Amino acid sequence: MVKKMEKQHYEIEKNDSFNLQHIFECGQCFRWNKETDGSYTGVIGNNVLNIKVENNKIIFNGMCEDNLKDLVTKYFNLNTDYEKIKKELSKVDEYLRTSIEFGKGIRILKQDLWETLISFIISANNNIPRIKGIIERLSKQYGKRIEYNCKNYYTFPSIEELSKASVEDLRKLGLGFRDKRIYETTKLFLEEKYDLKEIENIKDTKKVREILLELPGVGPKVADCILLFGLNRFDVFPIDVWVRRVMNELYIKNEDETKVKKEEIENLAKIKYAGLAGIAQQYLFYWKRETA
DNA sequence: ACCCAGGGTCGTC
DNA sequence: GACGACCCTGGG
Repeated sequence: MVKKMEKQHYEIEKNDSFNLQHIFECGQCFRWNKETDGSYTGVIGNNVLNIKVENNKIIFNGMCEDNLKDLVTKYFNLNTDYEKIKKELSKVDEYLRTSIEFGKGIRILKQDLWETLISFIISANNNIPRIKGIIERLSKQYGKRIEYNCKNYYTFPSIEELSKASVEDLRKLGLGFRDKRIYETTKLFLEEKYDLKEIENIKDTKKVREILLELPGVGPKVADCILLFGLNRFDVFPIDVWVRRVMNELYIKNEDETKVKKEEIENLAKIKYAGLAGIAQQYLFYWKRETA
């Protein structure tokens, strides 16, 4: 068990830029599960949270080590004005207006850098249900247990905790060919060849990206996801099969989407969405995937 | 049963 | 710079 834990409660007013399904099922996170009552339960750091929307309230309950208000304010970026962002992005074109209308309650989370790094290495050539399963098994095996409402939850394993896993252990948990990548990257951080705090403190997004790309299992797409979801660099534009598809269909119209150059999509995103490209990406990704 | 694709990366040419 | 291989699993 972790240090002193207590039940906490916090509420805020409901608003149009906060929808649990939009936030948790737009592909940015893998540790939230929908309950039968429509609420979501998940783990943030050493805290277990349940979140529900009732009447005019967004209600946070949890077994927490950190102050719940501070925790959710940071994690959900509650001080970021999404009404303003959506208004800005709506000016771009009809397509973006449609995707924003579809996923108007999306917010980009500020997730833990280590968890985001490992989770998105796992995401390579993988599908979301399986990614969630792998992370769940990793946490159960190597994370810390937290009991909440008579159920067990497990924190995402720290560097030290994850370093206990051998390549074979990871393979047994279903990591597939990503086993070695996770093992090697974990070792680099354990041996302090890289430092999370140091990376967090680098202002220049390009510089951070270069460092991330040195890590086993981190290519351009994974690096951009880490920059967006772990470091909230909203100007990066992760390009996966779905985003490639939607950008090709909307703007480029190449007969074979796989032939479209990444650079062309990147430039297009930069021109059209500028500093909000990453947020635009989430609206487009969620819209395309859910209506496919 | 079989095939395909999935929030790609890596090694090789 | 392009191309195939790669673990595994849910859905067609």
